Amino acid sequence: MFLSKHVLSSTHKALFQNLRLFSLPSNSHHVLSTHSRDTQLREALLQMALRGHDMNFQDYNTLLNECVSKRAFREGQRVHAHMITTNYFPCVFLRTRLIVFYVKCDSLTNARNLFDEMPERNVVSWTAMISAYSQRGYASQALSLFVQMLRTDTEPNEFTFATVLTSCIGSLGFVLGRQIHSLIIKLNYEAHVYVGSSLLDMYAKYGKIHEARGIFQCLPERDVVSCTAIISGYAQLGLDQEALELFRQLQDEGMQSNYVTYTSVLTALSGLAALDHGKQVHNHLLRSEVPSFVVLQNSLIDMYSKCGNLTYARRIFDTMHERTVISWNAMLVGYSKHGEGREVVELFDLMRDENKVKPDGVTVLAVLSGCSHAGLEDKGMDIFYDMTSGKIGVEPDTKHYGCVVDLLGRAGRIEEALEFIRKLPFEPSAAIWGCLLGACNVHLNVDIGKIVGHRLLEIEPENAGNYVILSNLYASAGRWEEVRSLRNLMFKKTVRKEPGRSWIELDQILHTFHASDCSHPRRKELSAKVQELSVRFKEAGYVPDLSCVLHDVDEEQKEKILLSHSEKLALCFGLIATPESVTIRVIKNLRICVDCHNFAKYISKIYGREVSLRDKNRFHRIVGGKCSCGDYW
DNA sequence: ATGGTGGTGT
Repeated sequence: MFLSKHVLSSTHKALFQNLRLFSLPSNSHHVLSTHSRDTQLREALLQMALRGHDMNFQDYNTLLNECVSKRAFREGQRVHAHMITTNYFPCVFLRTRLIVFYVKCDSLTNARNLFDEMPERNVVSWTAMISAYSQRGYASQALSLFVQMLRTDTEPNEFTFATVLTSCIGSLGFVLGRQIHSLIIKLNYEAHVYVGSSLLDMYAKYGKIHEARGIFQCLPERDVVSCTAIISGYAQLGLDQEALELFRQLQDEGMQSNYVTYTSVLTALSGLAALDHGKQVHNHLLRSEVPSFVVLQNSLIDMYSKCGNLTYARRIFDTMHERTVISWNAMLVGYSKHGEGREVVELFDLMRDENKVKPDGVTVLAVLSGCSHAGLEDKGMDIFYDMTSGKIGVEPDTKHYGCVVDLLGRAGRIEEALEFIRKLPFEPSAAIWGCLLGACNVHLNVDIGKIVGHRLLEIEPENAGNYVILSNLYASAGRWEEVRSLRNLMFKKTVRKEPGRSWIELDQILHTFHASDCSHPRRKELSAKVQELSVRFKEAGYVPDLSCVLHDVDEEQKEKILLSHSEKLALCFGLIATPESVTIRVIKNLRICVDCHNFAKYISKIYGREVSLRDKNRFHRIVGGKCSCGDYW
C-alpha cells in the first residue's frame, strides 16, 4: 500500500521529529558486585551446612534465588543435595524454583527429571517447563508438553500462552498456533499485552501481517515489546516503508523505544538503503549513551554495509569489545556483496586466527560467495576443501555446494561444474542448476546450457528468470527459432513475479520508480532525459541489448520498453539532481538487467560520475565505465 | 512464595 507511493517524504522527514531519549538497563552494577556476592553466597552455603535440618522454605528460597541470578550451578546443586540428605520435602513452589535454576544453568535433563518426579504440579510448574523448552529452541517438546498439560485439566493462563506461542513458529506450528489462538479467545486472554505480543509476533512470522496488526490494534494497552513486535513484523517481511511509518506514528503517540526497537528500525532502513536515516539513528544512539549491545552493533554494521558504506561498518566492527558469529558474518557478507574478495579472505583468516568465535554455515557461505563475486576461484575452492576435510568445523549444505558451482562456472570450468553437480549426494536444486545456467550464458556454452536450461524448466517452470537467461543464450548464438518457442512456453507457464522497482534517496526523501507507474511528479521530464541520454550514449558506442526484452514486439518497441526500466529513471534522476562530486546511489529490488548495467557504465564514463547500484544479489560500484562485479552477477 | 512477550548475519 505505502510502497506504491513515489515521494515518501512524510515518513522519512519525520522519522526523528519527536526525539526521545531512551534508557537501557545497565549491567555495570552486576559486574562490579560479583565478587562480594560470591563471598556472600559461599557464606550462606556454609550456614546451610551448619544448620542441617533447621532449614525452612524462606532459607532455601533465598539461596536458590541467589544461585539462579548468578547461574551458580555447583552451589545450586549443593542446595538441592542438602534438601535430599536432610529429608526436606520441598513444596511445589520450591520444586518449580529448582527447575528454573537447572534451566538457567543449561541443565534441561535435571530440570525435566525434577518435573517428572513432582508429586503435584500447578500451572506455574507446567509453564516453567514449557518455557524452558521454548527458550532453548525445543519447540516440539514445548508443544507436546503443552498438550499434555491440557490433558491433565490444568488450565493455562497468560504466562503459559505467552511462552507456548513462541514455539508455534516452524513447520507444523501454524495449525496449532491457530488452535491455541482459539483457546486464548475462549479463556479471554487475547487482550493481555504479553499474550497479544506473542500472538501478533506469531502471525507476523507466518506472513499474516494483517492479522498481526489487527491484534495489535485491539490491545487495550501497549508497551515497548508489543510496539516493537509489530514494527519488526513489518520489517522482517520486507515491508520496510510500513515499518518506519508505524514507528514514526507510535513515537508520536508516546511509545517508549529501546534497543530492540532500534534494531528493528535499522533492519527497515537497511532494506531501503536509507543511509541518512541510518546515520540519524546511530547518532541518536551515541548521544543517549546507550550501552553498546552486541545485537545493536551487529544491526549497525549491517545497516552501513547495506547502505553502501563499508568504512563505517568496519569502524563499528573494529570498536566492538565483544563479537558474536553474527558480527563477523555481517561484516563478511558486507565485503562479499561489495565484491571485496580480498577483504573477505583476510577477515576470515583473522577470525580463524583469533579463534574466539566459531564460524557457522553462514560464515562459510559469505566467504565462498565473496570469493566467487571477486573472481578468487582458487582461494574459494581451497576453503571448500578445508570445509569438506573438517578443518572449519562446519558441514557443507546445499547452499555451499551451490557456491562451488558458481566458483567453477565463473572460471569457465563448465564441464567440471556439471560433473560436480552430477556427483552431488542429493537431488540438485533449481538454484544450483540456475547457477550453472548463468555460467553457460556468460561463457556462451550453448551445448551444456541447453541441457541445464531444460532440466531447470522442468523443475521450476514458473520462474520467468530461467526463460530469460536461456533465451539470452540462444539469442547470442543466433538460434532464433529456439528463442521463439521458449518465449511461447514462458507466457504459458510463468507466474507474474514481483514487479521491478528502483529507488534513490535525495535529501532524506526516497524516490521510487517502476515501469508501469507514472505518478512521480518528475516522471515525464525523466523519461525524456533517459531518451536524450540514450541518443548521446549511442554516439559513444552504447547498443541497447534487446535480448533483455522477451515481449513479442518489434525492435523499436523493445527499445522503448528498455528505456522505461525503473533503474534508468532512478539513475537519471540521480544524475540531474545531485552534485557532480556525489556518488549516484540507486537500489533495485530485483537483479539488474544487462542493458541497465551497461547504461550505468555509460553514465559513469560520459559524465565522470561514480555509480553505486545495489541489486538483489550484490553491490555494483561503477567507475569510468567499469563495474566492480566484472560483468558477472 | 514458583512461570511469561519483541531483536542482529543467508
